[in-house]
Amino acid sequence: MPEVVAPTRERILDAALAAWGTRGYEATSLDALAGDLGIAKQSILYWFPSKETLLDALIARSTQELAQAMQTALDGAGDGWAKVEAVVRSVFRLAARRPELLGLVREVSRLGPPAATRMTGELQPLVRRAADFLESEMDAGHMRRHDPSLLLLAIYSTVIGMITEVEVLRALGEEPTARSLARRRADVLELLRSALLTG
Amino acid sequence: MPEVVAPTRERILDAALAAWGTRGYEATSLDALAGDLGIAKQSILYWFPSKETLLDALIARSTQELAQAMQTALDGAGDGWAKVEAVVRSVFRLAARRPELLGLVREVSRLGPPAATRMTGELQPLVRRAADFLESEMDAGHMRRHDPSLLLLAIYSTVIGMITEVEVLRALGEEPTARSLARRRADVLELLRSALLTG
DNA sequence: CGCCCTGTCTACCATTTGGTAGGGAATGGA
DNA sequence: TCCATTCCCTACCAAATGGTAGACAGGGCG
Repeated sequence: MPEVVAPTRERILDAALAAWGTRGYEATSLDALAGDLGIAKQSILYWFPSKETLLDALIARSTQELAQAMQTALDGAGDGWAKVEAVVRSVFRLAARRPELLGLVREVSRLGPPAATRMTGELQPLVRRAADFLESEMDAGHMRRHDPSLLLLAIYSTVIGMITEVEVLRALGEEPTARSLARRRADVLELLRSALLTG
Repeated sequence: MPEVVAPTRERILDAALAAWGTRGYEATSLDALAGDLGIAKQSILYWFPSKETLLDALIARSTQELAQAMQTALDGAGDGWAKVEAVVRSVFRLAARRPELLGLVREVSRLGPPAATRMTGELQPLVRRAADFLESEMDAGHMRRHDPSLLLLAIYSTVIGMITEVEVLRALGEEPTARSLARRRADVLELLRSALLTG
């Protein structure tokens, strides 16, 4: 079994994800990134001509990873509430495996255009599909009627918040551990369940 | 009636709120702030010895404004669900009047310590009170049982998200207008209602 | 060997950043 | 009138930032 070392390009993306997903984009310089990696800044600029290019590439890779996880969950067995639960669970699983990824989503949405536009653009099909699904469930009378878009925004906000709002969590006396993440997931699911399901 | 011009110090705080609440803290330099105000950067540094000092002062002022609005709502008439609704409405009212204020809250919580600690610290009593209230409602059987802290985090995330997630909103085909804000408020309330209330 | 291509580095650079030093106009009180 | 205080300014500065230019090492290949 060959000892495979992650190639430089991937390592740079990993470091950028870790740094930007937590400290933030503007707050982390290319020099700092290079320092983390133990390479020269120029090596970063060799693979990615500019900081923004690196961000673009990172968004592309991360979005794909996120989309794939949700897609798999959406495709999988189950319908109605089971499907919602599967998707939420897949996001939390991703958050457990790669905590910075959801942080990056939050960060990019904050950065605004053009970065945010790129991200939302790539997730558009998925969003569309989710909205259609919710609407059909409402039509079938399985879920309470809501504006599908606003409902999606609410779900998105809650899930992202429960995962990434570290400081607020701390202010509430809850340490953001792996164990706590599981509790938060359970709580989100319970909340969504009572909010969405009829009867 | 005397023509009262806002004193420089307040104008600086206003400009900082507008800029940092939307573009972000690191993304907005003191020079940019001074440019917006049509004054020299040194005038800013005269009133606030450093950028961080300005942030502190802004957090103090904004937190107070937010706390006061919520406090009034909490003190006001009503109990049970009416109280929750009153608080949420007060936050949305604030968001309508000063859109950047909630943006700043989001931004500060992202910045992490020490700024975030300062903000959460000042809101601590309010949070405590809200948690106690929720718990007593649960004890009385008026609301579904949840971990009060996690429930608060969920409510916080949803409300902040519905107000400040401009880019996600756009991705969902919803333009962030005043009219839309009212719809979002109605939706949040409806969601919370079905999520929280028993029976 | 000699050549080229890939990948990393050192050496710079222009601009921007937060911040210092200090000048000068206005005001008001002695 | 003189002085002190308040407030805003121009003139700088050291450090950090994103980015350019180009040298150099190594390997594959004719």
